[in-house]
Amino acid sequence: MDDHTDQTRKPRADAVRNRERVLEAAKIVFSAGGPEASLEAVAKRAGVGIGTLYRHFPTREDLFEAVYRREVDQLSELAEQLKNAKDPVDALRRWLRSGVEFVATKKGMMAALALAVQSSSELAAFSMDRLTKAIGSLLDRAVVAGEMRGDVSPEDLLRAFFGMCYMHDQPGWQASVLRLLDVFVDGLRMQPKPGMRPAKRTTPIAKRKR
Amino acid sequence: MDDHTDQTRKPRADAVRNRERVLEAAKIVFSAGGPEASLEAVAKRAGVGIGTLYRHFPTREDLFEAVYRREVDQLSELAEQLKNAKDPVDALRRWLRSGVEFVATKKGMMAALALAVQSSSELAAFSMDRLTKAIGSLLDRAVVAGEMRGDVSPEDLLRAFFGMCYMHDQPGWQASVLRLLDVFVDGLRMQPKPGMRPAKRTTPIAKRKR
Amino acid sequence: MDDHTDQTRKPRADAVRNRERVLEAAKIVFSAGGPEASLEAVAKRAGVGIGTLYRHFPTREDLFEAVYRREVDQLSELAEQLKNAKDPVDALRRWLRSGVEFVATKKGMMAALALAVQSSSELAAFSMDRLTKAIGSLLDRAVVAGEMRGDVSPEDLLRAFFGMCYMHDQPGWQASVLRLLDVFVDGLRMQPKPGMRPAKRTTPIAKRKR
Amino acid sequence: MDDHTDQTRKPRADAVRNRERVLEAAKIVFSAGGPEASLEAVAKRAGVGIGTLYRHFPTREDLFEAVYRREVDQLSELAEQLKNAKDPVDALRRWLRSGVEFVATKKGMMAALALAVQSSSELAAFSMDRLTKAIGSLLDRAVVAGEMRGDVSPEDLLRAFFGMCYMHDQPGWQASVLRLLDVFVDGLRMQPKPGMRPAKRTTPIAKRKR
DNA sequence: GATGAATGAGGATTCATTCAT
DNA sequence: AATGAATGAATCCTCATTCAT
Repeated sequence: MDDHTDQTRKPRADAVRNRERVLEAAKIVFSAGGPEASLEAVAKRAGVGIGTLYRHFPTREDLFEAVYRREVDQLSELAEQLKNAKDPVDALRRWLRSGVEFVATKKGMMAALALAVQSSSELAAFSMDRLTKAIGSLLDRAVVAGEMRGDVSPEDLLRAFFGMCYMHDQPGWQASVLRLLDVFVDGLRMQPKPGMRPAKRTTPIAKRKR
Repeated sequence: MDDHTDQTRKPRADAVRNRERVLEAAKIVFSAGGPEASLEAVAKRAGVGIGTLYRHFPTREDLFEAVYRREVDQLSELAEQLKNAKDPVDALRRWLRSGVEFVATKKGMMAALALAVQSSSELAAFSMDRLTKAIGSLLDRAVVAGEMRGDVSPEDLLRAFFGMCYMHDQPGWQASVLRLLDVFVDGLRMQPKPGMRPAKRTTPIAKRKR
Repeated sequence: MDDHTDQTRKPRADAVRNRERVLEAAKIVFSAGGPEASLEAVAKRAGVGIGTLYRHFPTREDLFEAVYRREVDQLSELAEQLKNAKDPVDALRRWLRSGVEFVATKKGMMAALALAVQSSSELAAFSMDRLTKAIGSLLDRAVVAGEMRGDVSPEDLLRAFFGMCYMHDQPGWQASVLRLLDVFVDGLRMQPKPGMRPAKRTTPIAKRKR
Repeated sequence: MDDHTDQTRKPRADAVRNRERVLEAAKIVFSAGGPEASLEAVAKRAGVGIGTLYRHFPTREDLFEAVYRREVDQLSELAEQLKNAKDPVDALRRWLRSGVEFVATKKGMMAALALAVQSSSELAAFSMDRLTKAIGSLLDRAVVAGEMRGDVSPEDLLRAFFGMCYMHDQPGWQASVLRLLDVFVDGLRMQPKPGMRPAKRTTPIAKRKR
């Protein structure tokens, strides 16, 4: 009504900087202290006042989500790069393995991600969507090529992956997870098995949704 | 010392009852609110004073552990009953499936358990030991029978199982986990696969320990 | 009304023993933790139930007083023994020095005593009375013999003594207090001093009370 | 760093006011209830939220120390003013008497101070240092002038003073302490006494330290 | 916009005291 | 008489959140 005729003014330089600082600090603090960590601690580490933190992220969820998205982004981009690999099964395997490494370098962030997935459905929706698309394209290629059973959705796959990584605190978890992923990918490979119902695609690719 | 001939007096009836009540309440409250839930809430639900709760379980960990053990016990006993099944692979599959159901009825308890496993090493040691033995005997039978690859330890298996179940909040998780377990058990089955290193037992059963 | 025709039955043997135990424990616990120490801790150290403690000493004051009296008793008896010494000034000096040693071996009890003196007037009355009489007889002899100024009451003297001992925690307190007592006794000795009002007895011995 | 040129922003007016209020309230509450008094009570009397109290004084010790220092400061300044008096013995006597009045107006604070001196060594160090210097300069002048014995350190003197004041609750304590101080200062005065070792300075002033 | 002070609800924990066994 | 379980009031302390500057 006054002089704010346009919705989005050019944001002040320090505002942008502060936002960035808070995000960076939040990642570290959440990683160390879990998603219940004190927001005051985040502000302190970011070198801004608590009020500033609240201005940028009015709720804890808001902050959490912002941090979360960055992590998800990186995992998604990983998939993009593998999309063009020759062997689709191998591409999938490599994505999963890279994911393990990713988690290994992020440590505590994993718990935060996992909890986030559980709690905020909006947040879960976004991330699941993003990651689902990423992994889905890898998975589909393998299924279409007849190399993998089709009754496992990208969501399933993500769940399995996150789950296995969840125990990342115990010594030797990384080797363990790599072993487990091997087993899992083996299980996914299309093959005749004596005494087992043929792994027919129960949910046709075309019908899968969201 | 004269009149204290026995170390442990017969515990008072109400004490026993209260202890039981608190445990029951704790299971429910922790299931709903996670492991950070208010102890006051536990006491209230148990219908005892907060002081009584503290008398029986001086620290949150003590209470937690007590609740936890019961859950682990039930899972272990499940394995005992399956030990004598004919088909070892099937027995394992059934234990895993029963486990899913078990988790399904416990809801939030899972998160609590998972967190507990991460933090308290003593607790983790106990439960891992207990469950490892339970699942290990099932696993070994299958490996010895030549039906499963031997490079996956009981610990790995537990990790995978817990991990998959960890995402138990999302809609449809149960079906998803059952699918994933199928895939997983398939991956475990001994079979020749084209282009894959034969799944030789890398760690002989006899050598596996702890 | 029934078979309790006499007021004081012979107390049960274990009751006596327990009472004694509690007193002993209380002395230790109060010494260490001050007069606010937990009664439960006292009971535990005494090896009796908290209920037993309460039966013998219904209030904290009751227990405190009982402990306190024993200490006071010992200090009083010390004075008795010095009553017959030749040199009255020396006798007083020796009582004070012995008192220092007494405090030195009791450590934290001193704080308890001091606090007790401040708070409970009944308790203070008893102990002041007892100690006042003890030290008073020593003091009076010196005054009557014309060796000490008469304007300092036994109460004053006690106050000074307790006060000086109060700082018993600091390193070297004992030597310090002995020095101070020397100075004090010197100040008490009757002597002409230039520029000072002659130390006439302001409160005649006969008139002093309580 | 650009806009944070000065380390310490001008403190907010209300913050200063609140801090002051809390200190004032603490002095009163500690005086009445001793050093264990409820912090909540302090906050209530100060008319601020408990959180505010904690912001200014994160621990009970912090608050205690702040209150404590003010008291010590006043006593020290008292000594400063007496430094230039003609008669050094009289100056000392006057400081001690003023000290009594000071304590008289503070009531229970004394107990708090005394307890504080015992416990926190840092606090004790500061106050002892401050007061020792104050009283030491008075004492030294008298010793140098040959009017007082030199074997009593400022620390001793403080101990005696505090100690005597410690019993400040009993009726008539003030008159009593004044009498005792008289006796004490008399004892300190250099004079030949029959049958006593001459009060030679055992620890030369120059050698005394800390 | 940034800051950090103020607030108070919430939850942990301890003990004095009572009472059932 | 002795015991120790039960109780809850009292207090500590931490944050999330709001607001004055």
